[in-house]
Amino acid sequence: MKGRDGRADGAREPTVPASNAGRRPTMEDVAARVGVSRALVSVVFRGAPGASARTRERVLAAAEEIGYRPDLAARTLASSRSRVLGVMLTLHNTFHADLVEAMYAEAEEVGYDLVLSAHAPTRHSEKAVGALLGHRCDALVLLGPETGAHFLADLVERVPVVSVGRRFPGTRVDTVTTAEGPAVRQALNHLRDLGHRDIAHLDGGGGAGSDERRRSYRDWMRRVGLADHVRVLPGDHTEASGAEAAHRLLAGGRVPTALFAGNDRSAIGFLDAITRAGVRVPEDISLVGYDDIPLAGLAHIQLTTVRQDSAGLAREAVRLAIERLEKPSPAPRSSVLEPELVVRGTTAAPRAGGND
Amino acid sequence: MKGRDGRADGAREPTVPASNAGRRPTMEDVAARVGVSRALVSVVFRGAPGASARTRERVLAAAEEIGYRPDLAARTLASSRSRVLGVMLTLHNTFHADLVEAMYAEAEEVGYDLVLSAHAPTRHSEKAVGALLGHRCDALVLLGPETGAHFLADLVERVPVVSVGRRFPGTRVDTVTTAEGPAVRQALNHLRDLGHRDIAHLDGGGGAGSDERRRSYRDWMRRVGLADHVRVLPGDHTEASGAEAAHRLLAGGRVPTALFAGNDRSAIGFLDAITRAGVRVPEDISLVGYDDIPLAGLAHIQLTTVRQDSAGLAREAVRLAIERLEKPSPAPRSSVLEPELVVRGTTAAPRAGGND
DNA sequence: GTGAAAGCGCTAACAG
DNA sequence: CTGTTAGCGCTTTCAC
Repeated sequence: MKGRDGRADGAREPTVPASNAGRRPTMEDVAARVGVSRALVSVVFRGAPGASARTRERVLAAAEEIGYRPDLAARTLASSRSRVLGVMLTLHNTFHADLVEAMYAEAEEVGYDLVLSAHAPTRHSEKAVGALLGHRCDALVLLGPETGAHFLADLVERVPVVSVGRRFPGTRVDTVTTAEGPAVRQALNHLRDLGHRDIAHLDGGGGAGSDERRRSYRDWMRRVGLADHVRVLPGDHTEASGAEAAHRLLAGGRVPTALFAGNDRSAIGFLDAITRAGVRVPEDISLVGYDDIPLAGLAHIQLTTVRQDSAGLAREAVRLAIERLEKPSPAPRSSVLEPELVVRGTTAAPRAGGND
Repeated sequence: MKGRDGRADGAREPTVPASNAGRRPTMEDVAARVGVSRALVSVVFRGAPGASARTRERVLAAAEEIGYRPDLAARTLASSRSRVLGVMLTLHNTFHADLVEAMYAEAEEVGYDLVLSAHAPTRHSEKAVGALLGHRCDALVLLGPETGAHFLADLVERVPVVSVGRRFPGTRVDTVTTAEGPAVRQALNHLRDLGHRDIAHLDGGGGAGSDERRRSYRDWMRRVGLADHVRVLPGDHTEASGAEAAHRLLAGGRVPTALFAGNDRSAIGFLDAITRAGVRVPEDISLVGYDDIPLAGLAHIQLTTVRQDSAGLAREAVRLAIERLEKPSPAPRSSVLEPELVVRGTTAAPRAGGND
């Protein structure tokens, strides 16, 4: 009575009668149990009008009892709309984790489900997107996509696409981004207010938003008369690149009094490496990140950073996707959210004798 | 000619003839293009025998041209098997990210696809699992599930379930874990070999593997005659709990010469907090983590840790799931993988005058 | 509120 | 290798 499921010990599993074991309950089963038609059950589960409150209750209760869940595959096949949003993300990016969590809440509110597909070094975006397409998602939300504009331009002909964090001018891709210009300016103004002039930028390479951040940095430096202090250190959006930049900076001799990093991951890599090399932050060098990932707020990291409104980005991404589904508009839309500088412990007045 | 899709500018989109815009290509379309039957196309896409190599090529080529992908919903509905594995993970856990990446590769090899569903503070495991069920996954792989054994016992009656990192004795859930006992002993032996006696353990709370690690720590301490040094600091598997533990330790006055943390996240939180408080690692205190997450190997974190074989865990998880699908065996199986101590920079001989 | 009927895109089994 | 025939579980439409 241990290997196979004993009929006798039914006390523990009211939801799965042994007789049904193996077969997934269908709408038919629910209908039979309540004594109504299958069509009515369908109405109830779609939330469509045409069933009394009492019927709804009874149907839902019966479904619960026998452990029925609507079969997405069947529903999708029949309705041509799956009510599923496909999300492509980078698993190692905890900012994406924040975004997705918020999107779950947002999507649920409008009756949508999310399916996640990861982009990774061993799994190209094309493959991740392909999987989403196979699942017949109604629309795609791509987080910081690093695909070519060409690929996206083709993709968006087949399914609504919204890109978070990266713009694709010239395509019909909807985008939701943080206002990069203001974000960068807030960070740099903060440093200048503290007295910094020798401010370097740790580049984000091919990462989402990098181009805009780099450009905004250069513009700002020129505008405030610090053109000769412009220094862009090569990097990308990983911790390793931050640590490497610290090394190179130390080896090169000329250390700026402040560094504006392309994102929090690289900032944290930099912070760690430079600290262990004996350079104090913020006493010897100030550091500003970008994103405000969970790690940044840790009691003793306390990274000053530009916070992206992840909840807002998530909300807008879902909203844009759904809206385009409901009433397709020809022109691409974009939603831009305001950033917020979060001043914590990695920024302070420049050290005496900085390279001014 | 900019809003709606101009028929004329077809040069850029050979894959999506304007005439078909909006409609997703079907098997029928592919068949018609090649001049074969729909059934043959099906054979080709299932990799079933019955089509010549040349036909396969032509079919695949035609599919590529018109941008055809098999519709998972339809396939699932028709075949009762979806060839999709559902994976529940915690998005903020980068160890899970490693696991999932490896699982993608593993699953692809055996012709399976993965669908991801996240467990998060605002999204209970039950909901995450429910979504997976709705997608009709053939089997479920749960990463470090924190669900009740009761829930899982019910779940496994409906679908094959494999749990990674946590055992569920008494249920039919298959499990794949790291050999916790040996792992803990390797870490502690290393510390003892360095000369440590005052070794504390930062607990993992409700996290996967915590019970075994705590127990193994206690056992080992007793066995080597350090019973009176046993100290378990409360915590969980987050960075914040590590930082908090550092605070309490400092406030408490009696700082051990070494700390064995429940996982890397808490170890890194601890490392950061204690370092900034002026305590040097490893000169003043040695630190060992658990998992070997990507951050641990960062040039300047260099956390000594017990490496879990993420690729191996992933491989076994997929293998167990698939095997149970092919030939259901009544008894639950479990696969235990060997850990590997990775000695990096956070461990050294104890400071002079440690609380011996 | 009900029941019947058609069909979503595919698989599976079979006779040719 | 081809073509046919049934469904898979649901939505949708329509008359009742």
